Amino acid sequence: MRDDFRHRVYEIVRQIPSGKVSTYRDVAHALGSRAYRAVGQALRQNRDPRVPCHRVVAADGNLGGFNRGVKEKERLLKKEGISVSSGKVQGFEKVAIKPRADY
DNA sequence: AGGGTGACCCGCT
DNA sequence: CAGCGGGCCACCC
Repeated sequence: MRDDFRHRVYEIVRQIPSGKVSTYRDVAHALGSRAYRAVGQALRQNRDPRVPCHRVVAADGNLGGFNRGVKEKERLLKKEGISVSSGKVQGFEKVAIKPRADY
């Protein structure tokens, strides 16, 4: 267990299965925090390929951002069976999950 | 020690 | 439906 906020974010995000997504808000909430923005920063600084940061989107279904470019993020999501149109996840409420705090 | 920044969010016009 | 404003919190000068 890392005390680092960043590491906790990674632990959570790592639990998101392929074909599903989560939001910055939910991840923060799973940590018992409201640091939505800090979550984004943590993911931005992440370099570990094990962390599927592309599966984290904004609360309204908007893609948000991505280090390697939103375009790439969109491609990865589509590759996992998630429909993306006009920079937004279609029917995102159905593929979105609420991650649980890590013990 | 203080202030600015951001892969955000929500409510009100 | 689009835009604006205020709020949130960790991280970096």
